[in-house]
Amino acid sequence: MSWNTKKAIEELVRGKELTKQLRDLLTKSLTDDGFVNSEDLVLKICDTFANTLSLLTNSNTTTPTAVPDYYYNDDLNDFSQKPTINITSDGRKSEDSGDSIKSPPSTHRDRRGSYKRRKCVDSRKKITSALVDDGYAWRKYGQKQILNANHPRSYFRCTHKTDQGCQATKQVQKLEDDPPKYETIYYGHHTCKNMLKPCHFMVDDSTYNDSSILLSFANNSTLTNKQGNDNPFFSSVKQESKEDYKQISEITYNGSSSSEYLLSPHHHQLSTFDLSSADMTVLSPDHDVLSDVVDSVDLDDLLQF
DNA sequence: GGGATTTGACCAAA
DNA sequence: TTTGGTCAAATCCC
Repeated sequence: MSWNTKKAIEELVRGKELTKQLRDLLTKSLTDDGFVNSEDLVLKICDTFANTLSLLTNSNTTTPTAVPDYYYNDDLNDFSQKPTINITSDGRKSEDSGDSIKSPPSTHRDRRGSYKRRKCVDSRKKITSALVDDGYAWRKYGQKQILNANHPRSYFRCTHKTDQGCQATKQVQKLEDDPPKYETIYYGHHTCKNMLKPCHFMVDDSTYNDSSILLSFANNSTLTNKQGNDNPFFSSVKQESKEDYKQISEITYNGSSSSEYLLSPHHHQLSTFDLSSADMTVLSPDHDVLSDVVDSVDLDDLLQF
């Protein structure tokens, strides 16, 4: 068993425990403290699954030092004090190591990092007819004319790469002029606090009410609402036919196609993201809450699970 | 002045 | 050797 596989298992175990804690939180009467804790737990859970995906997609990496210890530290309460993340999807030397904070003068070109070409890593491809704001702050770090391409490819990284060590990147390339067609490929996962955006609806004071939101991973693990009852809405919406959903975009996830579905306007209670290996279902009987979700959550954010 | 963008150079995979 | 991905100085913009 490779080192990454072992660590992936550790991450999954940790995610399981955190999910249990979140479940317990949601089944209790929430206090103000409860909101803070649940938000923290959601952040940890998102982080855990993102880490696991990174580890599994780099299972051939055998360099233990590629992942800092804090990833496996139970005390993750203060994300602002995390050191910059050195986990890399392509094995490239991190630019955020301590000695690279002060950039060497241009005359010391031998001290530049090694720029390994991206191999098979966690990626999601989107084809859109326009450049759309995906809700994250990106910083352009390069542009390149690609062979047999009519337009240059632009390279973006998360704005929070330096301050939070977020390793998410994306490439945008215009494929056609008329009609305009853009291909966006996302690499890695956001570990910055921006990733709270899609999850925030679950714990936000203004939207959290008795109508709990259910998260369903795969088929048989569901959360109950905070009264401890199985939500009858869940069973009812599970019977909705796929024809009621509006497919909003075609996504390629690590090379295999999967579809995302949103409910048609008269069924705002359900949003299902059907991935290749597991279903993630976000449920809410609260129309307004999920409307906010649909409006504010970028699909790619949810794919981070 | 600080953050974002541009662009040529650098580097390694193919 | 070619090509794609990234770096980092120069430049732009608010």
